[in-house]
Amino acid sequence: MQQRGEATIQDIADHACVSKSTVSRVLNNSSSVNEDKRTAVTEAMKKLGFEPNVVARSLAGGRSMTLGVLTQNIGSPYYDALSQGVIHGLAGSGYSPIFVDGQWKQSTETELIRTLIGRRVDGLLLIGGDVPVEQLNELRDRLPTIVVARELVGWDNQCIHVDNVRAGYEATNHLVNFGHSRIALIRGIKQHPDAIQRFEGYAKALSESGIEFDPDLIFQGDFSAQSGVMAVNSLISRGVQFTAVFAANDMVAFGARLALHRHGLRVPEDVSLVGFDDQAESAFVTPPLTTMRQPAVEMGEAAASALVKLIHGEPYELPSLPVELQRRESVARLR
Amino acid sequence: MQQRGEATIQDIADHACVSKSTVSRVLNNSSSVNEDKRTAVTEAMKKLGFEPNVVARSLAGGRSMTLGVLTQNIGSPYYDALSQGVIHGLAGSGYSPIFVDGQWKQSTETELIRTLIGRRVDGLLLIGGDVPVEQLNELRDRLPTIVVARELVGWDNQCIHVDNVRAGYEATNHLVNFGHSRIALIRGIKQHPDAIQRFEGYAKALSESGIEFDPDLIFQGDFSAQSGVMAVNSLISRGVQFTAVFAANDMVAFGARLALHRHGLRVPEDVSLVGFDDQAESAFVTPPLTTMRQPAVEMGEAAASALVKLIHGEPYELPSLPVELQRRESVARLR
DNA sequence: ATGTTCTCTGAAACCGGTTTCTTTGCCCCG
DNA sequence: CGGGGCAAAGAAACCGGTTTCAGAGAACAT
Repeated sequence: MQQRGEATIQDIADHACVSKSTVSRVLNNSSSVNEDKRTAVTEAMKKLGFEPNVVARSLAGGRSMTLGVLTQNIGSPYYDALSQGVIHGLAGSGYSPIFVDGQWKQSTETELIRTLIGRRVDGLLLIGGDVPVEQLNELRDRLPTIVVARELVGWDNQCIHVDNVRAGYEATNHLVNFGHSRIALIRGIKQHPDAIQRFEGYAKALSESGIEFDPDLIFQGDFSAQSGVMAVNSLISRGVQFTAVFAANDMVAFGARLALHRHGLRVPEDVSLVGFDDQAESAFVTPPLTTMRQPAVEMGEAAASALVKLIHGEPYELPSLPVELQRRESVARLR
Repeated sequence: MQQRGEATIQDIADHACVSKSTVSRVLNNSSSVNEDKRTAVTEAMKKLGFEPNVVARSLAGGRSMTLGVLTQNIGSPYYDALSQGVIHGLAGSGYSPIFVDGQWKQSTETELIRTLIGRRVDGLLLIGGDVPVEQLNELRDRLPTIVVARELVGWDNQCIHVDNVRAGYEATNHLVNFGHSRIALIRGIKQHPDAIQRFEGYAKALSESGIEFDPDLIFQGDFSAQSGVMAVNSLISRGVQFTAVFAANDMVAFGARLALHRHGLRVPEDVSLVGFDDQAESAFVTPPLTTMRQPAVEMGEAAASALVKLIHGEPYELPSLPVELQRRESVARLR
């Protein structure tokens, strides 16, 4: 532990009888230094418990060793998993992330990006969000930027996301393969691209199977558990027939499952249920939830380490991560 | 959006035909400046899209407007809720948190604290953790520090935590009041103070009610859902009789509930279950989980805003937040 | 009219590093 | 033995702000 009034590079220099420059050189291994001076400096550093001042370093060196991470909803399982991935992907890299919460409000996001720039972050990781592409295009020219969980045309190599229409398609197909045709869909936030794409996948699967699309089966939710219960309540009170539910995410599925339970409907015997995300709890609810597993942690990790490489000008590759059906026990074959 | 090669204070000065000093003065409102110069500067700033360089500011001003937050397990509902609170508590304060993940490893924690100091954070928020008090005492003299979710003697005003023995006591009592006497306890990580204290509360409640303590009912878990299922499996395979389970946290409770289900035991008809934390999912599982609600978000918020005040030398008060029994449907009266 | 105080402002030092520029001293080669 | 080349290290400039210090006027008191 160090105190305020830390040792500075000058103190080390004095102690080791060399100049600041030399200390800086051994610190960064930037050019050759005689062995004896090097050890003298190293010893002095050890002795004084020297910890370089990152702030000064940032100012002088032009890099802050700080990355801005704009996320959308800290506290929700999905974004938290992504953030966790980012932190792990950054561990040991020397970079520290600064998280800010955009809350899907474009004006907030823009403002936060500005303050991140004011902090002279060396790179930007944008998770989801609503910032218009043109703005991002500008941004990208100035600052290494990687966008996560959002599809952006022309950003192929700086954008990592998942195929949501395909995922929606597969989830729906799974249900169809089990004999279901009356599949209720609880949508996520209306304008949310993920929600829209999953819906597309749903519609596509239905039409490919020759099942007629029925708007009565669609409920507009908001990714919350509460919207899951409302959806089921609405479905039932409206007398809509359904044998399966495809929920916008696992939280919604939990809500739906509870509402079903309240109405005396069993999962999966009476109604099958599939979620989206595969959050940690989903494997342990009763019955364990069949869901589309999103590799959120992996995505965060991949994005973070890619960003570091992008900053360093090293080549990198963004893996294309699959959304995979995680079969558990909330789906049953329709009798 | 700004570009690299941002406008600097000097650019503004040139533009407004004043000196750097004056610009700095209007920026900080630090001393009186003539109205005309002030507007000239303001206009120049607007025109050039000036965003002060926080890094330079930090170096010169000695404050980095950055707070170090040492948490223990990013990705777990409890710590995430605390972090969320911290972020909200800091919103608009001008301070940005830097989160690091100590993972309950003391050596890691110490190292991370060092790097935070290297970043010249203006204050430290330690959430849980294992760093020995003596080290913290030293730390506190150098840096405004607040400890969250950990009880520390002599830290009364810089330490916000919850009464875990009382919470354990109340949870157990709730079960006892419902007629239970064979109450299994699934403990958290062995050395974890929270786990120890909750256990104390459990033991106290039992002894006060004249119920004999039975070590067979205790299972050593680790706060994971998996440990919940292992606990129940172990209990049942060992033929231990029990009518209620008190789980270390909600995740553990979910695991336990699943295992119970696998064994054909109903909750709450056959076995009552109480959890701890009240994470978001708990209200929506079936049956909704009775649990001890920890005000994690509130704690994070309170700690964050207290830290800011502490840094500014303003008076503040750390609220004492209660852990409250959240009655739902996983507990039934023993017939 | 002169001295004093106060307000406003610019110059310059400073924060703690990095980096460029120079200088010094050594080695090698013709 | 003298000159070219190179490695090592110090001096100084710089990053973009804040803050101290000092000076210029203006207002005020005597």
